[in-house]
Amino acid sequence: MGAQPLWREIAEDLQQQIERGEWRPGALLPPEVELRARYNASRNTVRDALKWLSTRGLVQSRAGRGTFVAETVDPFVVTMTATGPGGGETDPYLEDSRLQGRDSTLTTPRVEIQKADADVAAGLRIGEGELVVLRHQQRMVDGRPCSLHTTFYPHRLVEEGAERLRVADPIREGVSRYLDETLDLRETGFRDRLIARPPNKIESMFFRIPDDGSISMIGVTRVGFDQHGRPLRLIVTVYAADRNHLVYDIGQVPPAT
Amino acid sequence: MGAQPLWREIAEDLQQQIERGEWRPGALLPPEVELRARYNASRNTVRDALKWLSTRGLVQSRAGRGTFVAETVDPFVVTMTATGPGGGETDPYLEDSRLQGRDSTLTTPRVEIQKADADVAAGLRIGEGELVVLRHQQRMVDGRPCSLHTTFYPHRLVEEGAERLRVADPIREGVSRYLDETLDLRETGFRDRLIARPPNKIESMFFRIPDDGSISMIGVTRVGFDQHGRPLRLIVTVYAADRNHLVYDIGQVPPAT
DNA sequence: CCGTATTTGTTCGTATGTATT
DNA sequence: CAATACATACGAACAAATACG
Repeated sequence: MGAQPLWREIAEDLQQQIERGEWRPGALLPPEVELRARYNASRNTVRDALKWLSTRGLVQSRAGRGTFVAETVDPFVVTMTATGPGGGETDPYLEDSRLQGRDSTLTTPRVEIQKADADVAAGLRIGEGELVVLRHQQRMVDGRPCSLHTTFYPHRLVEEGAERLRVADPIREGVSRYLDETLDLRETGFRDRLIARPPNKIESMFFRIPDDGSISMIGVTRVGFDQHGRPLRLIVTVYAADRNHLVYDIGQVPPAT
Repeated sequence: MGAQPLWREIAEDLQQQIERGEWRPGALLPPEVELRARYNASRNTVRDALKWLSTRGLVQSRAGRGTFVAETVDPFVVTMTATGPGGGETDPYLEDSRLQGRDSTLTTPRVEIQKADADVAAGLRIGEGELVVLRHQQRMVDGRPCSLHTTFYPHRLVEEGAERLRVADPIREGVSRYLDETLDLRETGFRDRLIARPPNKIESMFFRIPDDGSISMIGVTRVGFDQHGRPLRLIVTVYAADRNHLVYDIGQVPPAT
């Protein structure tokens, strides 16, 4: 076997001990000097091992305190195909959170008007540089930041009468209903495109996760289409992968147990 | 300003240069000794910077060769809601690959019979330890390993007549059609549950990605239900996040441009 | 095929800084 | 203030992989 570097041996030994539950999540690992003695390696080699565990999300080190076994978060299950009355800003995940006994809150939207960049323009099928209304929101579950939402509406919707879109007040009855009542536009379908990638600096700060890429982001780009097959809005959502599971129910699906 | 470690300064400087395109993807970065001179830092500090870039997937180092700017892979777009004739092993993504001008192949299934562990039993709503038929398959796109599939069928389906499930031959007409014709069971809905996580050792080897967690896996657990609302099969798929985008079309969605 | 130069990988040592208790 | 523990940064030596003549 062997031929494996010492730091890797140490890392995998520690990994097995963690996975066997010899240390509970949140427990303090022995300090580096003690591991150095235990494995008969230099402190740098022990640190290489701990770093590897850290980038895989198994441990977390804090200066002056020690190295801890990572806490396992009970993931929040987000039903992406929820058909609530709103589907908008009155919290489409309220049902999810109620079922899971969680406390989910959406912040009041922060609203901007910008020119569409290439990606937004392509999604909404408008010209690059045309105006769009952005509505930013943040979701907290049990006090923990869980996801970041940005919805882009073509500014033409405002011009045609949906004035409240550019006001930084929650549209309590749901944006879908508001657009239906105001402009007779209904979101009759949507296309979600999912990717996973490392967090950027802003996301690391918002989600309070280490910026070593140990926890990745799930990015969902949703284009909603109206009854005429025209893009109605573009929702860009970023989920922290350690605390969210995404669920799609397609066709006839019995309720979850 | 400062208050930022030297290795991080170096890393972000290199990151900006990469993102500004001063090195093309695949290009060779200057060797560590040269960066050491350029930034007036020790080789270990330069290596810390390169390691940070590496775990974020921006560069890749190879012993004896050098450090390269990561190649950007043109992602394969997988339509998760495809309603092909098979929906099974005749390649549900054939349409996707044809549209994208890609060459997609599925390996011949490797078949096993096992006892259901807790997760599989819960998904299929059978007792833990009951027999299940596993069918493993691998997907390659343009010669690159793209996803790993394992489908679990309750062994009762075999006992009731679907004998071909336990034979390691592709079911060319599609498992869905086979089960319909044999047992009058149709998959009328499914529930997908998505997570993102670091690769394990096996996945690192199969997908040929570094095992530092720089590229994460997207795991999809699909439970398919028959017309009676009973779980028909459990499909566990692992996608390498750097080369796959997942798409869900819900409701009325115009064709992609 | 062999030997050499180049480049990254591993491992050690040491010193000092910073955060926490 | 002192003790503890991790973070940063330097230097050095050798191993392993690769490329090239």
